[in-house]
Amino acid sequence: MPGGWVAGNVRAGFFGNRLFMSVRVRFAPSPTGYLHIGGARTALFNWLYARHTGGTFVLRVEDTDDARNTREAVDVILDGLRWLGLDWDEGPVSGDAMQESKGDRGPYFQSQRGEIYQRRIQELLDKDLAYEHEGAVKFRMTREPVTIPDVVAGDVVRKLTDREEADPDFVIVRSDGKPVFHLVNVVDDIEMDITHVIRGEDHLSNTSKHVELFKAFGAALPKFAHIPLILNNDGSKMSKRDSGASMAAYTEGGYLPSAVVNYLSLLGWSPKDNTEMMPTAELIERFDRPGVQRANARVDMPTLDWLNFEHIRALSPDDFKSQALGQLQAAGLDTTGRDADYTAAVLALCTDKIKNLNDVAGYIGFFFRDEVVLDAESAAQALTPENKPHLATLREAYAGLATFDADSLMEALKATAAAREVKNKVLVMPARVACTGSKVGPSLYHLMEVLGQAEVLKRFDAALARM
RNA sequence: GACCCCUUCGUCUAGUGGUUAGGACACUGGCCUUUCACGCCGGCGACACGGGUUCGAGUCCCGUAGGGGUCGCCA
Repeated sequence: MPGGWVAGNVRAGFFGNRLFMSVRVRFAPSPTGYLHIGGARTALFNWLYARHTGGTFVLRVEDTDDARNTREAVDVILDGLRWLGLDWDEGPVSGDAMQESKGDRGPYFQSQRGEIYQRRIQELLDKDLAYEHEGAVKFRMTREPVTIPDVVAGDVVRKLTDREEADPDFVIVRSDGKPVFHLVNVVDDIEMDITHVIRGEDHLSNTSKHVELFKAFGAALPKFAHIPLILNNDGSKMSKRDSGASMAAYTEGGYLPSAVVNYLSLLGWSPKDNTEMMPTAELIERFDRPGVQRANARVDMPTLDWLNFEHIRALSPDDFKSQALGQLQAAGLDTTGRDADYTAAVLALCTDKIKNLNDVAGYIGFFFRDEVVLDAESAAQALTPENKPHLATLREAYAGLATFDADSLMEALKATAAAREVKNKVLVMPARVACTGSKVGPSLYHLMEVLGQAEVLKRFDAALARM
């Protein structure tokens, strides 16, 4: 039996011919115009759990606040989930609420579920569990402490706060007729047969309201799993503006989706055996409730950077190639005119060296430019008048080379340095800067081999001309 | 103000009464490399505090402090 959250699922009992009802989890974001990293992590945990158990992952859009809910805002969320690779089994196919969704428990936009809510509200009114008050509808909330069974936090006994003590009942329908979050959330979870509610701990306290609502509808409780929150690196709460709060920081930060998924999975969950780097398939295999943490976690970009490096180097040659080529094209560099061997040789030089996709163009861009773009500091240091005669001699030595491979290039450089009675370094740096424009880059001899004799001499000449 | 959750190196964490408290990232010393990295070998570095319980507590209990969350006709 996989999955610690499955055991003891009471809902299964309602379906006589089935021992267990399969897991149904959902991610229910409100379209605000951006995807918060905490929301992405909640989606990930739900998705991992669904995939781990062979269950169903539902995406439901909580767009009851039509003032700020737009198609574009929904698309931001859908795009973010798609980028991460979190596919949903039921839910919207686009940000358009009018378009037909996939799945048979729809609609999956709350803005389209008005009739369902009406029916449920009437049910509560009829049972006298709710009543009208100043145009709104309020729910008769219990005055007693409510026990919230949570598979992560244990049984949480939630007492009323002093304010709630004064007026325990809460609004479920506003005076403008719109049902509120607590109501629609519970109704949808019932209607969509959600078995496990996995969400951020910011919802824990309010779950007492939900528990009472489930009871009022005579529905069995889903398993609640409140997962810890993600905070800023300094421990303060994360808001929109904080760096790393938005998914955009990751999609545009040169990260591989699998690295971000891996990183997010480790924020609030642990495989318990010190494994850090895990492909998504392994995450699905291993993700389970017992590893879920109870304490909040903080974002830490260096760890993500390291995981990103590990995921990049784990890429197959073909996958690395398509990623690298994509980066070069995004940087405006034309790689289509080059022959395949040249490109392959270039990419071979940076395998295991690229830590961030955004570094690709800077690292090997010079292979695809006709004019070397000089880094000012590197040029000032290496392309000096004193180095000019050295580089000129090296140029002649290279011009006379019959075989232009890394070994020959190294030997020739050493011989030239010896003849001129200078250290190899004195020739290495000017040569490197002449060829690449920068002090750092791939192995000098190998890079020159790939560039080819004619191109190297051309670049030497260009450098010599400005020394 | 009330209520709820949390507390092991800087960060993510392992740890379920007896451990020299382990790992990863970060930082740092060295080796390798005539660039930058990688890699390898070291180092630094934690049980928030105070009481209990126990032969024995990071592990159990209580309190304090700190952090986070919630208490809305937002979600």
